[in-house]
Amino acid sequence: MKIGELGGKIGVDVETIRYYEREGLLPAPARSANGYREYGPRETQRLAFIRHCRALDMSLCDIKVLLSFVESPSRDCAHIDSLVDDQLARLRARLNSMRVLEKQLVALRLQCKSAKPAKKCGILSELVAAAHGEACACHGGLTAMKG
Amino acid sequence: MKIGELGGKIGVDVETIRYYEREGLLPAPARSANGYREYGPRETQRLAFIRHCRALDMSLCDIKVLLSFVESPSRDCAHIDSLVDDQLARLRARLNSMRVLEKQLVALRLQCKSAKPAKKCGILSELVAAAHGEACACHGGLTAMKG
DNA sequence: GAAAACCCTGTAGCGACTCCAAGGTCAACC
DNA sequence: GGTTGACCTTGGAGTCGCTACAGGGTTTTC
Repeated sequence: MKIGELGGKIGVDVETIRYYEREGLLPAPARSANGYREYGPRETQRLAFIRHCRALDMSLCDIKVLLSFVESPSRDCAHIDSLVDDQLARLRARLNSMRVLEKQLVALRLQCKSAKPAKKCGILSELVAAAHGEACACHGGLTAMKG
Repeated sequence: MKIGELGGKIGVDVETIRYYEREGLLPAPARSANGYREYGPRETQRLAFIRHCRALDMSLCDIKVLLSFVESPSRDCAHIDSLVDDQLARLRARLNSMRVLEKQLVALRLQCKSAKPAKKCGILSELVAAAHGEACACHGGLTAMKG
């Protein structure tokens, strides 16, 4: 199988496959006489594994660790568990801060309802006021006071 | 005010301040006789504005646009509104995909409860099975079947 | 036999920093 | 007056996970 066929099969750009090889996630494959990369089912499976992990937003570094466990299945898996735990913790932390951010942006957005000159734009004045150190709709205080 | 003092005041790394200058978000400041950058209240305020926008996760590119509106306050602010709208839309899209991801990771995590050899680790076997194209706990099907 | 589609290597770009090297300047202390 | 240490300067490289070339070779298709 040539690289394009592999890419089509798994749904990965050929550039990405070559990138994974450079980064050591995929071993250097056999080459046919013309120098083209040749892939078999083993590589296909490994690439699918990588993509599945990426779909779970794991870092290439973490995926390397997981691949090393696939290769030595007798090692204790506690590290795998904590790797998933860590990722879940990171994800949840980001989720929380993004939820806060959403509220802040909504509050900011409510400051301007129609097109007007920028000097009268509630959004812009909010942002400028915040830069002056005042309380702002997005980062606290002002909505309550205004309400 | 020297760069370190400005950084301490606003809570920004000096490298970041110099980076903003290179990127054109902060104008090149005056220099004292020894070549050190000299900052006054105007620059302080502008930096605070930038950081407030960054705290709302706006891109430097969007912040540049906002700064241009601060400088010409008679321009129509519709662009500002749509900029905030777009950002809110992007944020919400990311939030949704992260919520899905969280569920997937939780499902995956439940596959392994205790340390054991990697070949018996439910997480790893899930990931490998998914690479084989089977249904997986994280990406659908398996939990229902296993339940 | 010519064009299109594929393959190769190597390098540069993205965004928003962050870190480092190699050097200049300044205030304080012995 | 010398030295330490904290600050400042410039320039360049590294982060992450790709993505997009440029400039060439090969294979397939019409």
